[in-house]
Order: sequence, then C-alpha cells, then structure tokens
Amino acid sequence: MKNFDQSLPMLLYRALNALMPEFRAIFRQFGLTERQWRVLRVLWEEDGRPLLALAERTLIPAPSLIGVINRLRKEGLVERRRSPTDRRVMQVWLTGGGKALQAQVTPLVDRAYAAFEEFMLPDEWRALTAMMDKIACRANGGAMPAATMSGEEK
Amino acid sequence: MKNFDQSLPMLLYRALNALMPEFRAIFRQFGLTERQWRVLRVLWEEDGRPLLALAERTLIPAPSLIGVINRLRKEGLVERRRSPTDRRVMQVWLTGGGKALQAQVTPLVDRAYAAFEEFMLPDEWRALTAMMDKIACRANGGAMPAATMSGEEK
DNA sequence: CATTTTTTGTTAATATCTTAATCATTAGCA
DNA sequence: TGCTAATGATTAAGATATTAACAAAAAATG
Repeated sequence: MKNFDQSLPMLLYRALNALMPEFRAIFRQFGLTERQWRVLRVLWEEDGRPLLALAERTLIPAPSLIGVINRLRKEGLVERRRSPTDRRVMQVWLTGGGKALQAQVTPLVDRAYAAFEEFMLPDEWRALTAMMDKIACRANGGAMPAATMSGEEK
Repeated sequence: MKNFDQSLPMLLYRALNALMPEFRAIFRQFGLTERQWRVLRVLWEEDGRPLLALAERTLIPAPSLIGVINRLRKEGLVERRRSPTDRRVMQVWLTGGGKALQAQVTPLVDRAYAAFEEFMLPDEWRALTAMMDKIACRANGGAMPAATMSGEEK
C-alpha cells in the first residue's frame, strides 16, 4: 500500500487547500464565490459564451454551472439569451454591473497571484505547468494542453 | 490579466479532473465515494483515530467528515467510540467488514496508481512532490511537508 | 477551587458537487 | 420527408463544502 500523503491526488489537494483560501477571501469581498469568479473571469475575456463552453473552460460541470449562473443573474451580473442560430444554445452575457466588477476584482487577484510567481522560480513554473498538462492529457485521451488553450477552441 | 488556463489553480484543478474519475470508478465498485475511501485508507493504516486527526489527514473538513463517517457507520464499515482518557475525543474504528474491504479495494487502486508512476519519470515525481509541498507550506505558515508526515504527528 | 480559555466535536444554513435522468432542438440519414 | 441519434440545457437526489455558531470537556489560570 503506497504512501497516502505523498500520493499525487493528496499532493494536489493539499496544494489547493493552501492556495485557495487566500483568493476566496478576495472574492468574498465582492460577494463572489470562487466559481462565480471563474465564470466572470472567462466572460471578461470573451463575453456571450455558450453554457457548455463555459463549463469546459471553468471546469464547472454543466449542472452545477446552471446554479452558479442563476445566482449571478439574481445579483444582476450576467444575463442569458438563446443563440439566434441554434436555439438549443444558451449564451451568457455580462451586464453593465458584471463588466464593471472586473476593474475592481482583477487588481487584487493579480497582486495575490504575483506573490506566488515571485515565490517560485521560472524554471519551476515551466516544469510544473508541463507536468500538470501531462497529467491532464493522459487520462483525457490527449486533450489540448493549457498552453495552447486560448480564445477560440474547437 | 494573467492567462486563466495556465494559472496554478486551474492547472491543479485540471490535473485532478483528469486523474480522479479513474479512481472514483474503482471506489464505486465497492459502493464507496472518494471521501469514504480516504477515511478508510487512513484507518487501514492506523485504526481508532480521533475525528479531528482524520479530518487533517484526509483533508476533509470536520463538519463534512461527520456526515461521511455517519454514512460509513450506516454501511457497517466503521463505528465510533469515545476515548476512555478524554471524553471529548471521538475515535473512529473499523468494523470487521471495514477491515475486510481493504484486501479487495487496495489491489485495484494500487494497480491504477502504478500506471501513473510508470507514466512519469522518477525525477519528475521528485520535482512534483517538492513543488507541491512548497506550495502547501507557503500559505500554511510552514506546515509539515508530506514527506515527513507519517503515523504519529503532533 | 472557581473562572476563563482552549480543544474537540457537532449542528445549521447556504452553496455546490456528482450522477443519472429528462426535455427540447438539431443533425444525420434512409 | 420522417425516423432516429446526437447535442445542449435542465432537473433531481444524495453527498459534500464552507462558514458560523454552539456545546461539552479539558486545560490553564488566578
């Protein structure tokens, strides 16, 4: 029986456990949960994304995402519209309030994140990114690595 | 605004997303959730642990752990007893059934995990472990790294 | 010894996860 | 065209996360 504490899943969980509370504290200042932030974060980059595209990009399962988006709607940060070309598709759009939030949240998040970048050497970062991608691609039937993921996928 | 997909949290989440379904499929064969397995995994190593110790070791928050353990009790896999020396402490003990499960689950899990070990070079493993520990210790006020975690902590 | 503080466990409230099932719309094809 | 499969969104149910608040026991303190 392998060492439990040094198993890959526990290593990853432990790192996230240490990492995320700091960011969640920032999100909470703006009444956002981590997942709500992730959705906004993607929309700020590319507004009007279909729900499924948001699910993939944010790593939030579609059924969960529905609830997240409904709460964002209730807060008046996003709204939904059916795609005019495919009525199955539900597009999510930022409202004025949702757009305005970016300028307030982003600086704090960037600053917290910069602290981590200082904390690790560039070589360590590269190695880490490469390994995470390798792991993510493995079971995934060779999914696209993060390094190549940007705006337009598919 | 930093690249979202290559941010450390998303890298870690994506790796876990790729990694865990394979293991969860194994757990499910035995009617276990991932968290139930984590609890059993620790108890197999060291039976009768107090609830808080289990929470730390499994990374399951105490309030959640209560529910996890109650469900394991309902399945007849564990039972709870107050510590004779400190009546605040709630020890969790394996039942016969809980102990018997180890021999069935462990081989499958070990085999799945071995596939990952082959998949990465020993040097990559060492580097990965070191970096995850570094991250976990950072925000944590210098928590003990996984490499030094074993049976008796404190 | 009485009071205060700390530790350990628990409950509650809200939000979310996971899996499976469902519904509507579209696409593929005989 | 009309049937069937695939896709996108949604709902449902059970399990879990997060935070706060709380109870009980033990330890620390005066």
